Amino acid sequence: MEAKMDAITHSTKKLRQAVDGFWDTYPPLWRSIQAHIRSLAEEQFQITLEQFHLLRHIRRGRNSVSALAEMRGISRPAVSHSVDLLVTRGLIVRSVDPLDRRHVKLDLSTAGNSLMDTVFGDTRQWMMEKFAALTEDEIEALTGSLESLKRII
Amino acid sequence: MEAKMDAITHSTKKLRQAVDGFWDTYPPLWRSIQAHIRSLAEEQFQITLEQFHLLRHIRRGRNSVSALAEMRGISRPAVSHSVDLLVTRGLIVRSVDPLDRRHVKLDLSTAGNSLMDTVFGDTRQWMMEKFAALTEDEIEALTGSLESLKRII
DNA sequence: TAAAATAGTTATATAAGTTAACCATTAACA
DNA sequence: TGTTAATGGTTAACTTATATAACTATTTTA
Repeated sequence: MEAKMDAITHSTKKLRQAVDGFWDTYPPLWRSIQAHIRSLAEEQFQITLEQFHLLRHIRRGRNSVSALAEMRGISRPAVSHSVDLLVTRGLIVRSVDPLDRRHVKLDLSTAGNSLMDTVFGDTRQWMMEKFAALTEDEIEALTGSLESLKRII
Repeated sequence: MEAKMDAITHSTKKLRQAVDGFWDTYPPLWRSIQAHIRSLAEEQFQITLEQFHLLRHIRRGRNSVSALAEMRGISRPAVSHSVDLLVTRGLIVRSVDPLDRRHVKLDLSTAGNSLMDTVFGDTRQWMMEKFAALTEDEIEALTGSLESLKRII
């Protein structure tokens, strides 16, 4: 009983450590990545960070308003509105699904694809340079940890 | 020379793997955390996610408009405006620094502190339950990876 | 002591988000 | 089979979050 208490306490402590470590690390890291993308996207292509994320999801196959709303955790009207802007700018195209005419399929235009190639390619390079400051072992451990996290999302 | 080429290629591949793993894992994880906080903060306290993050930073000692703008990666007027809302709601208090009267110090009120205790405490618990699905080893590896990442931010 | 830098706010405008109400289409079923 | 329910999306009206530019007040510096 006492041993079990200890085990629980021990584990709880480590869990708490991991969670606190998460809060110390990821938000600032994520912010710096977002800042990089934002400046790139705004300066070179005059799109906002939110628009970039929508394009990113569309490119990954979330090709409906509902799917995007789900992915971004926002309402469908919000997505619909942003999609309007992106269509106006010629970055995505809407097309009604002939099999189910309620569906509106969203796809990147040529311009949208090339924008994403540029922004995402540049960002990946930038991140790789950052991560290159880690040792080989640390990089492997990181990849492993990301795999574990992915499992529990 | 050839050996070096190999080493670089090898390392690049692993770096790319880590970066791609990051994009597969971190944004959805972060979104689910944000969704948790958002529903908690909005339902129980009628504050937005952005307001929660400002309170979080104030609690961690970023107690000026400039420091908050820097931390959140947004403009000072944007922070100033949000601070207005939070002051109106009685969650934070402004006070002019007598030693440098340009400075306006921001502090959580009693209400603000207790809100943060509730929201952050609940979120930490929720995250610990999620992380508890990992093995002991995975948790340690995660904590280690977070430490490495923190170093390179 | 005049000019420059710093901290913050106000004004004005746009983007992004909400809920509620709506239209069009498809699915369910009595 | 014809009405009802569910789904996918948009529109309307509103709020919050953000930006830049211009401003006040204060402190630093040359």
